[in-house]
Amino acid sequence: MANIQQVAQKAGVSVATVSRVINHAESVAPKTRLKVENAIKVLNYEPSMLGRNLRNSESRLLIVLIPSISNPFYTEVINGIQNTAIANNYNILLGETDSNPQRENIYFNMIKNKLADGVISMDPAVNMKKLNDLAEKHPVILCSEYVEGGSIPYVTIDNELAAYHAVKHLIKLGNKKIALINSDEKFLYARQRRRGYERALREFDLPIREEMIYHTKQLDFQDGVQAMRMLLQLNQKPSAVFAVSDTLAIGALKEINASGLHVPDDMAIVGFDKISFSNMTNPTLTTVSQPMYKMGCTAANMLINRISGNNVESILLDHELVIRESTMG
Amino acid sequence: MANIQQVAQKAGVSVATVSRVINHAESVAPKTRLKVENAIKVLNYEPSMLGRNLRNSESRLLIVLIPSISNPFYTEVINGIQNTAIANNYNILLGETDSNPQRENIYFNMIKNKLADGVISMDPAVNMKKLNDLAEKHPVILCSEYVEGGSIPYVTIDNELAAYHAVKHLIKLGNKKIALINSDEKFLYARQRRRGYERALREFDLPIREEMIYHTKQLDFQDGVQAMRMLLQLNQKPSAVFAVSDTLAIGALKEINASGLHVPDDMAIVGFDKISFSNMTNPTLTTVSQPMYKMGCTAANMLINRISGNNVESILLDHELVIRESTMG
DNA sequence: ATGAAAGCGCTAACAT
DNA sequence: ATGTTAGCGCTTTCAT
Repeated sequence: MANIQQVAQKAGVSVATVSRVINHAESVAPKTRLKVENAIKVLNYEPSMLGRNLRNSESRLLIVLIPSISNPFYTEVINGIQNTAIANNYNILLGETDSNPQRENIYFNMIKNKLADGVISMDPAVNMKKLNDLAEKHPVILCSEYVEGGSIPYVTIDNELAAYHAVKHLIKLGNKKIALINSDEKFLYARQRRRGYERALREFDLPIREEMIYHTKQLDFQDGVQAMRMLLQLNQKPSAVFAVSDTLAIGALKEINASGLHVPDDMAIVGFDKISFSNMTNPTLTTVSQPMYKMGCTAANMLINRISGNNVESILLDHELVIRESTMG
Repeated sequence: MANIQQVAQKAGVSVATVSRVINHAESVAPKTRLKVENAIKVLNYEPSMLGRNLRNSESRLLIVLIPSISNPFYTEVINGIQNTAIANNYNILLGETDSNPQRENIYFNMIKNKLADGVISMDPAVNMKKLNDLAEKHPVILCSEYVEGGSIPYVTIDNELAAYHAVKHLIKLGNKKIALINSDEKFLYARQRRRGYERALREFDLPIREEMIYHTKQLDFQDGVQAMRMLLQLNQKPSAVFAVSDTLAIGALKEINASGLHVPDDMAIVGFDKISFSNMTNPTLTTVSQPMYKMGCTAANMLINRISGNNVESILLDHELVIRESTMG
């Protein structure tokens, strides 16, 4: 692999001139430029990012922290991040943490090491103390999951309002006993969605009953199956379920079907995220749509702005309740 | 951010000694080491990967090329790659090409630029000419999709045999008219799976009929829906379907359900990949299981071996037919 | 318009 | 055991 020296030699110019040509500087005589471009072609030269980055102390690499690549919610957001990044001449490094602190450290170090220019964290289980420390010296953006009153800019939706809308929809349908399949309430979004759930119940004078609220460990299908299995064993069975993730809702749906009950007649169900699979279930799933792609674009733009030294403000995006068969009796 | 110079100065030693300490060289006196470690802590020093990589001309970054992150098949493979990479002190850069040649170029250039040490391609639509050129000078491994008789090492399964097993299973169940939902046959795996399909039919003296074979543009759910819609309009409807991807099969299943037919009584169905969704459908999906995780680990190991200068052989992994409700009449 | 040279942060060969 | 120094490939300031 040729380097800039060899190109310079072959073209009969200095390395500075070659550098000017590859960086499209104006002040190069057309004839010189031609000579250089020729040498580049002949030698099949590609500038080394390593040398360039070291010199410029930037890598044009963005790290995206996610707990698991297997959740379709993240993949859609990532699409948005990726497209925006590429449009701005950045690339992304996907950091899957599995909520494992050691993995997390690897990626944090890449930032400190100047191997990446900034980070977008979508990991609800991220170590916030470390992330805050990092954010003191490096560009950091939170996406979807965030910290109330923290100093790191975020982009997210109004989780409480979204949950409120979902549950209100179920109430309007005549449901009095509505279960909540929530994830671990150590996560902010889980606490917020629960608040929205309770607010809707309270507004319509419905009782809030602890046994109607099930907490899952994770967001896998299997967790939804498990949750529904418990809820179906209740003396006072719910007539509707709100799950804080489509994956959970789909697992719940599976279990309801397996138990011989019918959705939505015996049990209505609402999910959250509008992952593409939510339209493939039988019946199709009513769900709260997050603007995943847009969220990704927004996060990437915020980060790139931050890297460029600008100040950025946190942003709340709109959600939308998508009514489908699982609540159409 | 402190650099190695400042650490050396603070510790009262040379930069070489600091370098030795951070690289765990043996030949450092315990007392000196302590001084250096102290200085590192005080200055909050992190070695710059940029400097180190430039010097060593390696990045310890592996590029993984996939057409789309949204297909769960890839995410499982990636998990395997990622874990193996990290265990060997590498990181992965996920390159989503959207089968777009320009995107592809970005990642190829990163290799040429020494910003990444090697590439695993899982993109069936990859530009093989370019990839071959790259492979002359850089470590490249093909995963899942490959080239017959090419010079690039690959890891995959026996697609023809797998398809043969799937279709034979449907025949044994008594099906005489079996449709094939295939993807574009410009892809090798599509041609191979078709061959397996035909081989099974021929073996049992069943006719191969063109109208029973539908080709989709992509592998999305919606493509499966579309395919099934066409097949259900046939004069001679099939009594079973083999789809070359679970996503297609799930779309097909959706359409069958929507049309009022019953799976598996009216129509049996077999998918391919065993993505996690395939167990959440109603009925659950019979499918050919690829060892996705293992395939990822294998690919990563092959690539790392290649980077280390070793020769590697191509590998065929085993598949398995997972029989579930969609073929249990 | 072009060139010479310094220097980004690090490692390793060589010297002591 | 430790220090000195060249150099990885590039960009950019300062001369000319």
